[in-house]
Amino acid sequence: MYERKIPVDLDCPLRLTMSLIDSKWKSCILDELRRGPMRPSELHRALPEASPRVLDIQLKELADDGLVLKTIFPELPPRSEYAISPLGESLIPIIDAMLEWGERNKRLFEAKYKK
Amino acid sequence: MYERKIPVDLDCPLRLTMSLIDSKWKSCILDELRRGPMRPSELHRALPEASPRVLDIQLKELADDGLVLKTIFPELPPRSEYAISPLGESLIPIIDAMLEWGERNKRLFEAKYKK
DNA sequence: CGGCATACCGAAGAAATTTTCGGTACCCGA
DNA sequence: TCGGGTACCGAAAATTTCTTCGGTATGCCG
Repeated sequence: MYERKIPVDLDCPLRLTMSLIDSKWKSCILDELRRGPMRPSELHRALPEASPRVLDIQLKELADDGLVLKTIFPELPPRSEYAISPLGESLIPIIDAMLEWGERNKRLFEAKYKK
Repeated sequence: MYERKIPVDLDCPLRLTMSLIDSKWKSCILDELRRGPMRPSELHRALPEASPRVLDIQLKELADDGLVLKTIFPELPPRSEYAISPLGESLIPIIDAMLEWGERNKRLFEAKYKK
């Protein structure tokens, strides 16, 4: 079982929030799930640059942190689904603000990091 | 000279924004500088948990990315000052949203990650 | 002079994160 | 039976980030 190495920073509200979403793909996972529940395999297809393993791990952490809800259907072959929770929903304005900021300013960084 | 290993992700506006602030202390640095320009030594005292070296490096990256402005005073002993730039200012609403979210929800995680 | 301060940088190692590869178990279709 | 799919996990390797330590240079104060 994987253990979260750096637990959330409870003393600083900013770092607490960051620690929940600052790994490589968590914000993207939340951005995908906002449009509706998804199965792990759908998520892997939606974010093909991420290794499936890290999506598994980060989905589990998101679920442990209560930002995402996991439903297991007792079927064969196995099926499960991840949906954004109300707590996760409350992060959407932050995700949106970052999306808008990136959209507004990407030209600046295209010039800087071109190629 | 240190090179940024993972350049910003230009294709995804969300990851572009994240890549500018998701290192361990960058959001905290911006949160400090919003209240006015600071000298490196002041920042080290304001964020004593961060190693001075990583503050140096992240300040430099923030400056390279245009989020922070550096002023060197041609004095001896040397003096320099870092101030948030207009582009950095435009990230403040995101920082604020994360601060508020963390403040609102920290009780949830105090219970979960207590001790 | 010795100790402390300023600012900054390089390099080595530690630590954390992510990737890659392998495995479990089951089902379906060719 | 073989190849593909589902979901999930462990372990090792690779990568990235952070820390620690040392160094440059200068000046002030006792």
